[in-house]
Amino acid sequence: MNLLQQADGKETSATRTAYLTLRQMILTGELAAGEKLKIEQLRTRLDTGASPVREALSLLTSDMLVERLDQRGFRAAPASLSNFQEILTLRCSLEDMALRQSIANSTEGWEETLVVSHHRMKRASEEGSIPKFEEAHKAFHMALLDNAGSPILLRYCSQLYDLNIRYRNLAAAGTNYRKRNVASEHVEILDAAVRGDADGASSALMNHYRVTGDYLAIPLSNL
Amino acid sequence: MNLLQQADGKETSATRTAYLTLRQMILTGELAAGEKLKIEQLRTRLDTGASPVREALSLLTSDMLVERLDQRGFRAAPASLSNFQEILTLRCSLEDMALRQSIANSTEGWEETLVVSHHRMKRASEEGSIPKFEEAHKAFHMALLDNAGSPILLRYCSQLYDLNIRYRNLAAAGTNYRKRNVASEHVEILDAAVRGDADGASSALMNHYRVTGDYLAIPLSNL
DNA sequence: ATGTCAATAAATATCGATTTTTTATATCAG
DNA sequence: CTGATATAAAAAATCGATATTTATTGACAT
Repeated sequence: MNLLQQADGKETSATRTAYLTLRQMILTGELAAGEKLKIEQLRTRLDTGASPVREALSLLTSDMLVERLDQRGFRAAPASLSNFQEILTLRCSLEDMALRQSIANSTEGWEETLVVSHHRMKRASEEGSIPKFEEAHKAFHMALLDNAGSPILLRYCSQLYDLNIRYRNLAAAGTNYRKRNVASEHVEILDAAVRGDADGASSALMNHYRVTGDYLAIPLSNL
Repeated sequence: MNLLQQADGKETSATRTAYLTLRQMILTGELAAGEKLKIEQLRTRLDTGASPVREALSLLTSDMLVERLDQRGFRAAPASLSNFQEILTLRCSLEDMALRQSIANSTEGWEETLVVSHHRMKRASEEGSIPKFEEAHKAFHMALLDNAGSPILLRYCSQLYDLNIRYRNLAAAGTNYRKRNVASEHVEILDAAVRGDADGASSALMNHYRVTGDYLAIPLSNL
């Protein structure tokens, strides 16, 4: 009945907004690793109530981005070189597993999905929009794994992907990381996957991560 | 000022209590799979406020025991045969990985920890206290994996362990599950691990799960 | 100086009430 | 009857205030 309500444009809850914002702030390092997250402080910073903030922080616990200390609030997950290395190693193991399963279940439909998500990523890259590219990049990687038909495994891979991105952001702050031609690595993975070559796809993917890991290990060594 | 408060003996927050209680209720099936979890209802049932309940539910999301539907509350995670099978498969893969790594890192201290936790489990079994045994059983399994030095992997294994227990409870309700002599299987795993025999330990562990899985697959087939 | 302990300040956890959203119910036109 | 739409009931989300707990400070005795 109220015609004006059209104008609001918000379709989401305060908690969800807080969740997404805080998540981004942690992933980008705007909230430093290990930093204490005080409710009141965040409440004013996000211009919202204490309840949504609390709930958002509780939710972020699932993603291993926030830790909850029983009677003394929350803090951003700490960062360490060993944690980073664990993430890298686990990612390789789990993604190898998922990728091979995906390829084993390969269908025409999946191949097409892959090609499309790769195309979108390439386009986003050409457009030059970093956030668009980041989103498409994750979508491409998840599409590679999605066909394994294992939602929990996919969830774990997604978590580890995000944790890894966080370290890239914490370490990078402008490394020549992007110089390297990741594009050709992606093509290699895509081609092998579409070809149904599990070993080739996996080793290309592992290489992709190993190289990235090496790039980051140096700037992270002071953690 | 109220001297009676001495009598409570509780040292923990309302949220933590709610978390533990709800967790148990879901694991045991007292809260059915897929069931809608209404705040008000749980609030009275647990005799606590709405805030702790909400926060506990948010926290349970991490364990994949509760799902959050954006503007329409929470529900207990649904159960399905395919979900159960995924858990079983993943558990095998991840625990195999962790166990081998644990053995690779083997030290005298770890071996002793293993022997002790196995002993505690055996004792609890003899005492006949089911909850004690369950706790010790999980502790033993986690001790096997702990030496891998990979906290995230351990976390995943712990999660999957609990999810598996849940299915056992959902399905069992008095199967002859316990009839089988799991004790000898445990000894086999322990001996191989202490011996440093990775293949032997892993195959004993995998067998342990496979057999358990078979026991459960039948009663679960109606999900 | 050093460590303990009380007093104070800060922050978290929790409650009770209000607002918003969703779900169920009933009404009416086609 | 059917299906759309308004109405009422229920539930979730959120707010503001209070109670608890933890962290900080400073006095005091060793």
